[in-house]
Amino acid sequence: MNLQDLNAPQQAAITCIDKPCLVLAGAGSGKTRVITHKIAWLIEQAGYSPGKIRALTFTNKSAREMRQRIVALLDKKNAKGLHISTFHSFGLAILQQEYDQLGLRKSFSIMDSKDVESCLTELTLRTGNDLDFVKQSMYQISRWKNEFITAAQALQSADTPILETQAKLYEEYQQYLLACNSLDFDDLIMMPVLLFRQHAASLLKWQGMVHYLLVDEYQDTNTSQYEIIKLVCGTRQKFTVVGDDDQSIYAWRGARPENINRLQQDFPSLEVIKLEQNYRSSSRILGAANALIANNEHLFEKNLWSAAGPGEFIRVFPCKTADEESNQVAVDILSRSFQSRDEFQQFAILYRSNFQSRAYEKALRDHSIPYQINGATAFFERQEIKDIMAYLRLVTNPDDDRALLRIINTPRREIGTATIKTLANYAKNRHSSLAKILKELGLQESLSRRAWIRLQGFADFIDEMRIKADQLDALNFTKYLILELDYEDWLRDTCNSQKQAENAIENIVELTSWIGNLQKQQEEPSLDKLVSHLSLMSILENDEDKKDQQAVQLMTLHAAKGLEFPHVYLVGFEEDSLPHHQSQDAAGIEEERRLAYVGITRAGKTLTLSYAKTRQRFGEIQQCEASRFLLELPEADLEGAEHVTSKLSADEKKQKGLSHFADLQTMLGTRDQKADAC
DNA sequence: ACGCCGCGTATTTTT
DNA sequence: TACGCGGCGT
Repeated sequence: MNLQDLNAPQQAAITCIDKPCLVLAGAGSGKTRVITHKIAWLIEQAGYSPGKIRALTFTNKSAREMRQRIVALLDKKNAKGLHISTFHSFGLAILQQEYDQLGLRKSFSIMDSKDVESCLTELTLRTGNDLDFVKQSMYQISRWKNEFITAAQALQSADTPILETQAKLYEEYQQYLLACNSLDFDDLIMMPVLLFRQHAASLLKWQGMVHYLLVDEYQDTNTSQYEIIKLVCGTRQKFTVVGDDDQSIYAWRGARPENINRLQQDFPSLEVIKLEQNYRSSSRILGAANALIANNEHLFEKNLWSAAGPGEFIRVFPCKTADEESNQVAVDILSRSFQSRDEFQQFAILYRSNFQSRAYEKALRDHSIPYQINGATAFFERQEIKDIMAYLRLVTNPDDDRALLRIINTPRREIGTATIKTLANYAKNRHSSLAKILKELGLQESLSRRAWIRLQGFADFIDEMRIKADQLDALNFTKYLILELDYEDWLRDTCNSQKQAENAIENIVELTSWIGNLQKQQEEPSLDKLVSHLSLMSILENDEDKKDQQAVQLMTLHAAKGLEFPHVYLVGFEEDSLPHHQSQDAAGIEEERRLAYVGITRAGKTLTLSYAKTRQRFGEIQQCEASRFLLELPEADLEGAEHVTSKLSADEKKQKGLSHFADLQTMLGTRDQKADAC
């Protein structure tokens, strides 16, 4: 490995290993390169054993990509034992070893957001449950967990009646989770912190296992994640974090970009290195991005520059209707791909929210352009996948009531709501989970003969599956389970169309093949560990078959972070979409601006912004206007937006750009300050 | 216990 | 527009 093809700050970041290191990496400045080379450097030059290095990312995709790039740099055997995982998998790995310290039992389940929602709905059932309140509470509880605030602390600091109710719900919810031997996603981060604070021996053990820590997308860490980093690094202080506050787009889920500043306070010897040369975009695109983001407050001043030429103009497609917009984009992709002879996968269509993909799917299909959607209906939200996962969860974790309730009557066993209610009441009186009391005589007494017999059928089935699960490996067990359930036939019977049934069966096959893959990869492939691991994966995004195809990439702006494409179409560049109508306060607008910044900086050669003046929403036609962010881009670099920008004088433009802000005064204030600083 | 029909609400962004 | 849930009828 040599460092010659890296620039000076990149080299400095890689070779800085004696001090804690913060790398402020602007968009396209080669941050993944720095991390991968640094890992190689640690192993080959600094003598670190790969097994003692831990790199943390936020998504499975970036973890996988990082691994691939490191393997390409190193000898295969040198990369063996290297730990590259998401924060959540790291938390899971810790908890799978230390669960008993936290009152959990082996084979705990991981609940997804849907499970959490149904849990909370159930817990608030008595108090006249209002769906909106449940959603709010779910969000609030998640926030507390991200901020490392326990239920007791939440209750103590609650200063409104609503917060108090929510804090009580939080407490009830935690008890319920414990009873079900389950954790939610946020627990996977929070519980390890709790553990490390309470059990010094566990902390020492994990500090001994992680001698060097690297964190990607550091600006996205929340308080709990920051605590994990701080605790694991302990006194050794051997770590590198890489981030960019201008690309912080996860404040809504608790990300604290201020963690960048906190690092300097908590680790005074911190070495701060800035990467400011962009290798991705034409200078016109980069200039537009810089102009846009200059409207935000910054934690650190950066001066991102590109040595590339100006390149093409940034094009704007103003369209009359949404149909026209998607059509024009499709036609343009077609003609560009012919002209430039760039492959379809070099084109990306980026949008604010998932539902916007539909119009583009249709338009691309109409023009026979292959496409791939990243993050379509999540694999694990599909009914058939949830069903099988629920069986696997219940087999490995008898306390998992959510799983039992899901599959007790799927496929049909003629066990109805009345029976289930009796069962739930009985379990409640016995202080037990549902599955454990299925065979108790006391329960028999309160049920009809028919209901009891059906229930026993279910109980016997689960018992039998538990025995089989011990005898077979995970893959063969899953196959056996699906066969015994007659699940495929059931899908054919219950699906509305044959097409749907086939699709569902395909998904089931996909799931089993993933269990097979995972089984081969894992060192200790027990069923319960595979099931937990699987819950954290998003299978569609790892689909290899589709990767090879020459396909236009469709994804949300959030999903696009960390990626780059020669040709980017940023569509739906409209008020209420970007910025989203639910992010209208000052902080919200800044985050939306960063989102636009992320979108723009994905582009290498060409960037196209499009918007529609009318759009159907919920069946009704609505008027739309171009995004305020369009007015923040340098007019000289735009093409096609004349009727938006040139009709207005400079003053009017400024007015128009600002009129959206709720608090004009504040905004003008910050602008003036900025002008003074320059 | 189950299926059908009709009404009402949904659209941020993710592990 | 589309899907999900609740109510009602069998």
